[in-house]
Amino acid sequence: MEQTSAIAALSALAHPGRLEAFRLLVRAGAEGMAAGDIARETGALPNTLSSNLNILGAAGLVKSERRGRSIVYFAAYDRMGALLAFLMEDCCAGNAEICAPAVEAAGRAACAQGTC
Amino acid sequence: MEQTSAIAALSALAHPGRLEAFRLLVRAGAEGMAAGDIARETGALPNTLSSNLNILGAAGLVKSERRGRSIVYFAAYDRMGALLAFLMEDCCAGNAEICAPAVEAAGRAACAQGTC
DNA sequence: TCTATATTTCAAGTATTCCAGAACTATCGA
DNA sequence: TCGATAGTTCTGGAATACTTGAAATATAGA
Repeated sequence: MEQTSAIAALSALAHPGRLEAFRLLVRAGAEGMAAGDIARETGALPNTLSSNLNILGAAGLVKSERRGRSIVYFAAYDRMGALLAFLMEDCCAGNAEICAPAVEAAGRAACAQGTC
Repeated sequence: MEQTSAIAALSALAHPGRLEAFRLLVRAGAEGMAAGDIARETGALPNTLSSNLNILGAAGLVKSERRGRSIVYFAAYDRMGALLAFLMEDCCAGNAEICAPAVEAAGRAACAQGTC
């Protein structure tokens, strides 16, 4: 991932409503979540949410698919993984101590879901 | 790390000049880097850089210390580690596949510096 | 076809960010 | 003390982001 994409992803996530929506989508997993459900869950107005989902989409962090009347959104795992990798490569390059807590967190998360 | 601090850190990094400055500081390690050197290296005007370093500082990502006429800046490893941990915990919670590339990147970085 | 539902797009106003110039502060050395 | 060096703070204007109301689009079902 190049700097430009990383910055787009970082600034997409640097917003309370968008970060919350993205988190919901990550937790929703492969089933995704309809725009309306996200709006209900986060308390955002539908048009505000729509524009924020658009920004997340432009940054490559979410994908979407129409299903009947709803449009279902999904977190783009590959892109989020790439962003994290960018930050780790970039920032851990000289200093393993930055990575350590992150790797531990990843380990804990893996344990929480039983894959460790 | 709570959402508010994470968002401050994310938006501090979501800027080409600031991301570049922060990278320099991470690579500079414990010796840090004087503001003027950062400005020279990145081509930023001193006042612009100063305000950007201020933003990074407010987000907790850099610290500083006067040394003679210079002010030397350091990357705050603990904070960057906490940010990465926040993103990993948050986003890997349901999905190990997001973490995998990041952990690999951490591994590669560790190898690159000979600590693996 | 008509109506209701789900969501997006458009437009406009406010707020915030970003940058560059100018002025200010702190430190060092002569 | 004076001048030079290193950075910061202040200021204003341009650009960008954010939110909301209103209108438009797409789909499903009667």
